[in-house]
Amino acid sequence: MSPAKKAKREQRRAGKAESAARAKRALEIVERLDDAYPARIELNFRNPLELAVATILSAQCTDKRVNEVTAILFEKYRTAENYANADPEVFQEEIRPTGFFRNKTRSILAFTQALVERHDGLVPDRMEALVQLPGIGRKTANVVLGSAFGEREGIVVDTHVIRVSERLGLSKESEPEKIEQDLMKLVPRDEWTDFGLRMIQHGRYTCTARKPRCDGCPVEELCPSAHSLG
DNA sequence: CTCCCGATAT
DNA sequence: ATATCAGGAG
Repeated sequence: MSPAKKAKREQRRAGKAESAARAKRALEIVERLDDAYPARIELNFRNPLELAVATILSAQCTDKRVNEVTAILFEKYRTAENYANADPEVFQEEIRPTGFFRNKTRSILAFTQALVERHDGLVPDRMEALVQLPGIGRKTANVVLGSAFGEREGIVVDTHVIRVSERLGLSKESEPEKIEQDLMKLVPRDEWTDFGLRMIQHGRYTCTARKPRCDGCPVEELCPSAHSLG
């Protein structure tokens, strides 16, 4: 066998070992997050429609504030028809504290109008249908699928998951879709939904954006960034 | 890539 | 002062 071919084979072997080590480390991270955080959504909701609306409202806003707004909102708007027929001027004021209120009003009214027109007022339980709806991107679709329907079509990749995945070295990608693909390869499908929820908990309370609390972090030993961060 | 919104933590 | 907060559309 030629030296060149031999070197190539050795390189492949090393590559396999490396990816196996990466997979093992990922599973260890999954396990530790499982012990450290509840797989819990902090947005309040009682059905898929409420979760979809709450998730749209949650963009660039704390869930605490979203919950304050939806506590009142969900009593008035109980069906997709209720939202679809709402006066935009009035609705805008009702959700104003969540910020981006003009865009969110447009999104929610267009979303619910599309629900009435295309889906008999019901939130669809398939990714393909959800992302066709105005105001619903893949992130919101994954939230609704995973936590309202118990589906396992993907992993929620929001601002927290992007940051934590990068810091933990679980993905070197910058686009959310590609990060999601990397995570789906590393995490068992049964864990997809809960893993996303725990990554968000971790990002909110420990691996925070500004000043991460590496002391007491459940995955500190497994984190390549632990030293360079606070 | 920018824009949308304003409160809050650092 | 300014980066950030469960994003999506143009």
